Parts: sequence; C-alpha cells; structure tokens
Amino acid sequence: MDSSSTTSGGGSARREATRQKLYEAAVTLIAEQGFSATTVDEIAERAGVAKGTVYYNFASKSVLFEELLRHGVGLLTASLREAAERTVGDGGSKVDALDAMIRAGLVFIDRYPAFTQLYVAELWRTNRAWQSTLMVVRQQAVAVVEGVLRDGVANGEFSEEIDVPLTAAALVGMVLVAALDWKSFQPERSLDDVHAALSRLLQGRVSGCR
Amino acid sequence: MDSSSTTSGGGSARREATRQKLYEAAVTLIAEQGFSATTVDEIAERAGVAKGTVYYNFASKSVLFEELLRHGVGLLTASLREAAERTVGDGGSKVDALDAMIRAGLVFIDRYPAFTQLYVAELWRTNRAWQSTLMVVRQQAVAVVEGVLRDGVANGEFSEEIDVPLTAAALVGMVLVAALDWKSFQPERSLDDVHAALSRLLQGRVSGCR
DNA sequence: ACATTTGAACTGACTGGTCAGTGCAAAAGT
DNA sequence: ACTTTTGCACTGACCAGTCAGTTCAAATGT
Repeated sequence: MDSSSTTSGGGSARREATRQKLYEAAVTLIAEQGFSATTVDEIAERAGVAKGTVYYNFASKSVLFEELLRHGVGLLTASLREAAERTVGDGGSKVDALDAMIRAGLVFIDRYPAFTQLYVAELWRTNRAWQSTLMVVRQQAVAVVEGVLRDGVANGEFSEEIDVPLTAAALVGMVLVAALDWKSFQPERSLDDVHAALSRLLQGRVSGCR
Repeated sequence: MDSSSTTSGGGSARREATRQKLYEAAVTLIAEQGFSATTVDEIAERAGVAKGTVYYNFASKSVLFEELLRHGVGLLTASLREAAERTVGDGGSKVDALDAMIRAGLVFIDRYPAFTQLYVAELWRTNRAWQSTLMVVRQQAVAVVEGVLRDGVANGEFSEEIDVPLTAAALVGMVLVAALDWKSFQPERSLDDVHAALSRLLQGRVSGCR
C-alpha cells in the first residue's frame, strides 16, 4: 500500500502525477477555446512541463483528449450511479431517486465545470474521431435515468404515457443547461437554490397541480 | 419590394446571393467541425466559389463567422417573438403560451439544426471574440420565457415559489437538448412526438399529479 | 560508505506541413 | 463602364509531432 512503490498498472507515481497535471491543463484550455484552437505548446506550458513530455505520455493530441474524456466520464457515471443506488431501489419513491440524481449532476458540474462545458460543446459534433467515446458516455448517463423512469412506470408511480428515452434526454438536458447557465451567468446562486428550482420543475409544481 | 432591384444597404442581388451561399456552406462545416478546424478553402469549395471571393465579401474568416451568427440570430429571435405573440397575451393560459414556445423552438431547430448545434457549442465558451453576440441572443430568448412565467405567477396560474430566471433557463435547456438529441440520435421521430413528450414534462404529468 | 550503471522520465530545438490572408490580371456578369 | 468573380501563385506565421541529448533516483557493484 506504499504509494511511492512501484504499484500495479504500469504507471509510476511520477508519471501519473504528470498525466494528471496535463489533464487539468488540457481540460480548462479546451473548454475555453475548443480542441482545435488549443495548441499542445499551451497545454504543456500551463501544465509546467516540456512539450516532449506530452508526447512521452500520450500518443497524440487527440489521444490525450480522448483519454481525458474517458477519465472525466468515469467520474460522472460513478457519481450518477452512486446517487441512484443511495436512494434505495425499491423502498423509496422514484421521484426521490430522480431528485437525487439531479443533485448529483449539479454537484458534479459544480466540481468540474470545465469538463462539462467541453463535453456539451463537443457532444453534437459529427465527423470527429472521438464521437463514439462521447456517445458511449451519453448513453451511460441517459441509461441510468431511463432505468429509474422505467422502474417508476412499472411501479405505477409515473404515467404509462411517458416516452422514456425522450423524457430522459430532456431531463439530462434540463440539468445540464440550467447548471451551465448557473455557473456562467448567475454564479452567486447556491447549489441548493438551483436544486430547489429544478426539483420544483420536475415535480410539476410549476404548472401542474394546485 | 422588388427583390432583384438595388435594395438599401449597398449589396447588389448577386453579391447577396454569394454571401448567402457562403453562410450556408460555413454554418454546416463549422457545426460539424468547429470554427478553428474549418478552413476557408473548404468553405469556398462547398459554396462553389473561389477563395478570393470569400475575401472580397468578408474582411476575414472571423468576420464571416460573426456576420453568420448575427444572421442566424435574427431568424431565431423573430421566430420566438412571433410565437409569443401568436398565443394572445391575456386571453389564453400561460401554460399554453409556454407550450407554443416549446413548439416554436422545436420548429426552429428542425429547420436550422446546424445553426443550433453551432450555437450551443459556442455559447458557454469564454475568451472568444463573439461571446457578447451570443449572450445577447441567449438573453433575448430567455427573457421571453421569463416574461410568460412572471405573467403566470401574477396570474395565479403558477406557484409564487418558482425561481423565474432559473426556471426559464432550465426550460430553454430542456428544449434545446431534447431537440438536439432528437436530431442526432432519434431522427426518425416526428416533431409532434417530441413536442408531446416535452409538453407532458412541462405540465407535470410525469410525476406530479396522480 | 562510495562509485558506477541503468533506464524511465523529461527536455526543447528542429522539421515538414498546413493554412489564413494577399496580389493581380483576366473573365464574366449587369 | 462598373462591379463582382475567378484562378492561382505566393508569403509568413503557426503548429503537431520528432529526436538526440539530459536528468535523476534507484539498483547494483566494490
């Protein structure tokens, strides 16, 4: 368990540290400027590392980006899945599960705003090498929501009329855009504020029931 | 009103036609690849025009893009405003007004998917020259929704607890993301399908009332 | 204790290609 | 007559990716 010893997985501690620095530098720069407008020199400089080091650690600029995507996506899905499971599957209501996932999404975006920004900017592009990586991620995230919705329908808790895939996508979008807007245009709001507003929208207390 | 006559603004009909061709070529290419990854040669080729013509009509690649943005944005705001006005202000319920705006949004995205894609990809970027242009558009769109929400609250139709700016942003995001998802991942669905699903979500018939 | 070797990690100057933007004479359109 | 477009050669900046050489910590030798 000694963290400085040669651990399994082939990556030395030093190497892992530089990769991490490169991820952090790349994610903010690409979120700000986009992939093509960001140069490898910039990434290296911001990471405090020589350009050659980038290529020692990653086969190419695209590969760096793809691994960065996978890295961030792992964090997101883990976070979502954990939230769905925390609100115990069969005991609690499914609305509560959705609500918990909304909060998990907000917490994630709060912690990794640059990654989210970058993700949204690249998701709907076509003809890009890493398209499939992005789709996989999207599918994982949406699938968790879809699962909860389906359970709720089977449950009788949700109407049978709802279109599960479309509704799941809309919910994800709602959280995504509301959160990006929050971070960009009203950063002073608290997470609880934003969560409360979305929660109310979800539960139809805006217009549905009186 | 003769469209072929020398209209105001100094642009001849021929010139206007090439500018239009360049807009159309640029919008799809930039939506697919992003601004930096799209070359002027590509744009010229797709528009069926010589490279020199691009520079005869626009001062630079960035200027072309900025004017393209302004052009598309004009279409969007006109479309939204028209939708808001069509559902007469005081007579109908505000939910209906929201519903009509959702449909207007979907129709717009259906007609100009590339522009929407490009818009979303660029909106949350920082440190870009055309940021302010994009923000203005966002503000206009969200403001229309906010107005309807506020009217509904004054009306008694919506709960007084709702957070107007946040809810407006969330609604816009819901439509935006659901529509982009529709176009990218389930293009066979009809507009009515998508509209119905979003409508149901809006009216809280997913989870709210039993 | 100290010297020597090893090799993974890192460096930064350099290369080859790409691309925004220019210049201009001839052609086409109105 | 004039505006607009064409075609194409050219420049200069910029940038992804390479590679010969350096650093340093741990392993090995004495």
